[in-house]
Amino acid sequence: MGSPEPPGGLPRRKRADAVRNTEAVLQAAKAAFADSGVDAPMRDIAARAGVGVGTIYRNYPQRSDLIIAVFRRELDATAAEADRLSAEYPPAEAIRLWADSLARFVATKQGFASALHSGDPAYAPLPAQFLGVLAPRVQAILDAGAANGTIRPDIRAEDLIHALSRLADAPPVDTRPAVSNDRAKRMTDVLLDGLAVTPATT
Amino acid sequence: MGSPEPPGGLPRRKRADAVRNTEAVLQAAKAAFADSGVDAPMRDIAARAGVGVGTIYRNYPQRSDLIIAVFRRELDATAAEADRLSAEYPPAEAIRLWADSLARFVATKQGFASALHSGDPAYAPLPAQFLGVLAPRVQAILDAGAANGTIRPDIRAEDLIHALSRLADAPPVDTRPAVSNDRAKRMTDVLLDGLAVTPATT
DNA sequence: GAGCAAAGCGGAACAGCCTTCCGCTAATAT
DNA sequence: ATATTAGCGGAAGGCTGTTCCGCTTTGCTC
Repeated sequence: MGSPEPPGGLPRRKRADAVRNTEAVLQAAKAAFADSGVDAPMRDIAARAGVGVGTIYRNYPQRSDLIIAVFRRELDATAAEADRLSAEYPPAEAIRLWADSLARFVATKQGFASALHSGDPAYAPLPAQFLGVLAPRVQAILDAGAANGTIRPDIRAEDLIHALSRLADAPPVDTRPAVSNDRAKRMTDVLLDGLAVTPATT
Repeated sequence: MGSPEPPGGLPRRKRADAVRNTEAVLQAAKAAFADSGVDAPMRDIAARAGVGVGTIYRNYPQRSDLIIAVFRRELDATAAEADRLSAEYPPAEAIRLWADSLARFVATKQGFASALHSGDPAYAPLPAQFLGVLAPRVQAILDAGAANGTIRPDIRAEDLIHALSRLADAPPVDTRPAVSNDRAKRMTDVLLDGLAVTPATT
């Protein structure tokens, strides 16, 4: 959808190799961040993508630009997953399945936490984007469930997303992955059980 | 208190300049971390302390060792403050004053958050130390207040410390310092008000 | 298909950082 | 006063982020 040249006239369309490279860089960055955290050496990312470092820096002048681009891309994927699940499953089930997606996203985002908390103002808009992109989708599912009678109606999407994110984030007590993940999953299940029933307090 | 030579016999006492330097390095590191975050260049820290970088690395072979030492030192100071306040003020007041100390500690620790969340296993034991050092002191104040009738008895020190830390930590929505700090302080006050009364739910 | 303008590429080069290493200084013990 | 050695400082080596520019490849035109 959309013409290659928005308003003007004939500024040549983007070079095919440039498009390929942009994609390859994002893939490589994602993999490198997953392996070595957001501090992964630029040379590594460039090598994985099969390009020179100059190519990365032209598309992402600041290192934070690349990090943000990867973050946004996975965020959008998680949002799309919400739409997909919403279309294929009944609301209560969709929420449950989507909670898994979000947990994976948060887990992947592990390395990003240090960037987010780094105080660099470049990352300031990210938390708002996070909620801005996800909340409408999740709210749609919640509304459908409320109309359906399968989800209690007094929970806002923002609050649910916040809660799920905090639960999925590793609690700072036991760092053995198995234990943490288990606890996170257990607590998420409890929360979702609570979401299915009518408000408990009489 | 304590003899300079624990068991053996006569292994010479520690050189006076070494003692001075160790202290100077800790002070300098604290200042440098406050100014530039935990990634402050080693050379800067060494220059501030008036020593060579080699001196730092002998005492703290890993960078994380130095970071942890500074963290521990401020943690101990915060713990000592709890004891001091506990001795000088009635429990309810002591808790309120100490909450300020903790807030300052958490604010200072701002730069440490990225280290704590970095995934480096060197920092894994810190959260447990955090609670281990503070909880007994705070519990003592809570107990005194409970006996006193000025603090409700159904709150555990660990939970209170956790809550206060989370409240003092900047919420990820509005990054203007004035706003965040205000909200943190307001919510802390509310929490402490709630701590003073008897359990609300009948 | 051939020629041309320029978008885009790659990696050498520069600067800055962490960490190691070792000759030397100066504090302690006698 | 002298001997011993703990402890010091900073140069050197290796790794990283970022810039810059000559060269390649692409897309367009005829």
